[in-house]
Amino acid sequence: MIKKPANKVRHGNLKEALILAGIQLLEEEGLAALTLRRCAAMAGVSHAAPAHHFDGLKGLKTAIATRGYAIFEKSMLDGIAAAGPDKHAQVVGMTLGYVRFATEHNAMFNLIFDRSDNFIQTPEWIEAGTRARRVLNDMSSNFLDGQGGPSATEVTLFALAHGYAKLIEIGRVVPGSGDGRDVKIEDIISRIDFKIKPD
Amino acid sequence: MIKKPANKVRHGNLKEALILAGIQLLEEEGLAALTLRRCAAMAGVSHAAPAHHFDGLKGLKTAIATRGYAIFEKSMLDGIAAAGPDKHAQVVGMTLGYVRFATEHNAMFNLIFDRSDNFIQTPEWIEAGTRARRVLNDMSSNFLDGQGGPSATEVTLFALAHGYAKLIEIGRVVPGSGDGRDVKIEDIISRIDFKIKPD
DNA sequence: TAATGTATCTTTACACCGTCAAGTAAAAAT
DNA sequence: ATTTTTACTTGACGGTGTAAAGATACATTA
Repeated sequence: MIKKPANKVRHGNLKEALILAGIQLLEEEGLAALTLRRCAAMAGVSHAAPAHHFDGLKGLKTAIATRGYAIFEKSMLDGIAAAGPDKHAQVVGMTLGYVRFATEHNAMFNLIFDRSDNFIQTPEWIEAGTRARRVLNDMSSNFLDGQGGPSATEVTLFALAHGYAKLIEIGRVVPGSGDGRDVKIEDIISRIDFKIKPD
Repeated sequence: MIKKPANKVRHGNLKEALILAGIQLLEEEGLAALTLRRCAAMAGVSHAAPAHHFDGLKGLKTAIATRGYAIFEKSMLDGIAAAGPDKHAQVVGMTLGYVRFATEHNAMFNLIFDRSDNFIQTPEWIEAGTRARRVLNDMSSNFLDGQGGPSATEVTLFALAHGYAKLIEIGRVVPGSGDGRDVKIEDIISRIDFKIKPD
């Protein structure tokens, strides 16, 4: 977190400091702790300072969610990379990345998927979301369309990964528990008949 | 909504009135509008009155979520009933009920699936959640276990329905749009090979 | 019936929250 | 050197949940 140098009126990089403070609050105390005033305090400025850099709380949340999408995208890409060349393994790897993001950054996960009225549709926010979704889309394009067309393939993957992650969050699935709640995403994905496209 | 008779100190049924007010707020203005003070105002009592019937906002939310689970359960059961005797049709019907609940009662849907720290684990709350989940479990038991065992069948269904509902919420899926976002849940479910158990 | 006790609700107060308006001071532009 | 603009501070307002203390109606009991 970038704190304002003491006794200096000008911060230097307050916008970035507020975003980093917000991310830290998310990670350490959860979504409810993400407030304008606390971000300002962490950056060492007054409670009204953020207004000069963001369009209210909505604006700050938008900027933070934009960063969140990048983390989300990277998590999926890492999952794919770790899976090796096999396409089926890559699907599983991507969903593992999806789930890892949702569990290791659960507040961020809930932030970016909360569509009450939280975000300003800035170009950066739209771009970041599109890039993350493109990972899912690119992965889907490796497989033959099933019923419902190509879009249905992506939606199936998206829904499964998202739902599975949510089931972990609510405790319906507990990886490593060894009991009936220990359902692996590999076993879920394997129930979908992904047919690799011929070159 | 049950309002307090004017000039009477005793309300009569404040607890129920507060729950109904909360549900109305959810339906009409969304999750963020669900506050203790607004529920109290709608019931015609002072802002501190709810404290004598619920353990804070968390207690009120718990009571409301308990009602929500009943609506959720009924929505799935209605979907099954509308599908007729065929088991495969019933699976689709149940997911349609799941999705209908998530869309027609979106704020309630997000309330009951928000596990930040919102609920007190009262016996009623646990019971209502268990009953709703039993619908999913009973449906799954009609089919042969696939990879991952019987629990994986339920998790697959649960995750698909939940994820699909969320994709509608974020606009990735738009039923009836006629474009690439118009993905039907039937086409998603049909990608899972549900094998009906022999009698 | 009368006294006591308890449950229900009101009032007040406090610490947070987001937001707005006005003021200040440093930096940049002229 | 003067003006303007930018970046902040201070203070205020209405909203939130919650806690404490007071008032009143109802229930219990003597």
